[in-house]
Amino acid sequence: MPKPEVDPTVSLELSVDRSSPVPLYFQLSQQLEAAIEHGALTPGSLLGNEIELAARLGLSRPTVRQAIQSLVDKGLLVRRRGVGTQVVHSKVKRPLELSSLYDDLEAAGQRPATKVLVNTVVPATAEVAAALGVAEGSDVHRVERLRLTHGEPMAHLCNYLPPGLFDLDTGQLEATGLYRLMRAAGITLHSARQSIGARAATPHEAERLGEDEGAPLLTMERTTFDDTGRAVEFGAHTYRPSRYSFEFQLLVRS
Amino acid sequence: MPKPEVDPTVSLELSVDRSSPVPLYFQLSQQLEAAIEHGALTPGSLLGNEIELAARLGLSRPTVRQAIQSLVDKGLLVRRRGVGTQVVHSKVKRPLELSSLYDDLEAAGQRPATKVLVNTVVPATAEVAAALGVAEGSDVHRVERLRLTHGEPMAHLCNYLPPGLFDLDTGQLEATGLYRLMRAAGITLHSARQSIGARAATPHEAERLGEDEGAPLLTMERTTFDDTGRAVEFGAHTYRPSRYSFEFQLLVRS
DNA sequence: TCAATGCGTATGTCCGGACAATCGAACTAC
DNA sequence: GTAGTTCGATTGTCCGGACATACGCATTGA
Repeated sequence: MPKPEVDPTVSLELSVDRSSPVPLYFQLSQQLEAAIEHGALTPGSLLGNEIELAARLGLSRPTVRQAIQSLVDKGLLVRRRGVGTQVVHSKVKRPLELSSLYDDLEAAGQRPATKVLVNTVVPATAEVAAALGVAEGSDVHRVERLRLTHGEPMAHLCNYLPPGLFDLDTGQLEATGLYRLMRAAGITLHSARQSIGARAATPHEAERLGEDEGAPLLTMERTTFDDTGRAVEFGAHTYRPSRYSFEFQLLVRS
Repeated sequence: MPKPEVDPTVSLELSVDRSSPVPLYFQLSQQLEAAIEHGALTPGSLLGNEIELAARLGLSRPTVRQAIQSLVDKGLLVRRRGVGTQVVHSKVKRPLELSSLYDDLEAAGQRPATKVLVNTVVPATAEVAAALGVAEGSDVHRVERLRLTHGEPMAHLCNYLPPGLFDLDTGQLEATGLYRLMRAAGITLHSARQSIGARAATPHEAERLGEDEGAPLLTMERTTFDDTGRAVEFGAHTYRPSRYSFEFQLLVRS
């Protein structure tokens, strides 16, 4: 019977460029990640001990450890005391990034289209004010968009943004995603609080998305924060469940 | 006008116990986290430079850095070169753990009840076999449960487990959650691949959950892996959206 | 008055070493 | 043959130092 085999240590071509401004540990972690992605490092294979690896690359052990640790954090590797470091068996894709719908679709080769329905400034409702941390009734941007794939509506996106962050050009909003615009404006996204639920479509929503009244819709509310902790966006989205679902990888924090 | 203020450096009482088997960096990170949670470290306040902090605690700088880094990874702190380390403004709760429904509910003070509907061994369907990485038609455990809060059904949980992992006692399944049983059996959970969607309830599902036929349901499919990469569980769950939604915090990986 | 420059400060990266804790397997004793 | 023990291998933790890099602010110059 095929007993649970432990793949042998794999040695592959690794090298670092000390003249590069890219940190050495980062060069190494990228090469290792590429090797895993590419299949040179097969699931279950041992990585060889850190000390020898460091010696082979002309690096110190802390540097090698930093590279390996970053991949452990990503869920690609597992370390075991007394055993070694091995590649995780499962087909881990990505451990859930804060991704935009636009990027998701583009990565899936869907070439999404966007139609801006509303792009105005409105007084903040109590809910929006609480989410963005501004005074109730103060001005906030309101953007409503319809996201389409293959000419069919897929999601309705309603977003609120605090004023003065950057200018919301309708043309740019139709050409790319909101997150990409924010990043381009020098905003570094940090974290987001999300809530995913479901409910029946109202007549208005049904018509907007091309569904029947009462049809199930997937809903998502999200408040996004930048690296200073400011709320930079609050969104209430509805998705057609026949055309979209949330997929992601979770990691147990150890 | 109140310009964006930078809170002054806060110094607080920190100490480490060198005789404890708990790693020093972990002692420090826990104390810092407690101080943030407790409010002793207010959002925006600076943490003081690492070198002085290390000297004050009698630790080396790498150890202090390791403690701080773990909190940065959790999203509680932000480091800035030339500036310092400061507490994040936003009310970050927790960055999305791989949590069980049972634990979620218990944490919310709901005192969940579970009714085991099915607990048998069945041949694996193609879908289940693919998810668990076993041969199609081979034996797998099948557990169907109804989760109730306040006497009302809230979710229907259908799970498949590879054989021989641990024994599935119906009584224990009703007393606690599946994840807790797995952990108790010495299985260390590592990651999970999840998909969240929505659909209309079939007549059978509707009756089971006390909803109307065609009512929207929140669906979740999840394959969980242990630290060796083995799939240890595959589940297909349906939730009543009026009683449950998925809430979590995301972090941008930098 | 305003922009460019320089400096101090803090984190980012990297080194080389030391000892402890843990796992697995070979070995030994019963 | 089986159970307990020892031992090598490997990661975990920690130290002390060194230099690079980027940010904010004060100074300087136009």
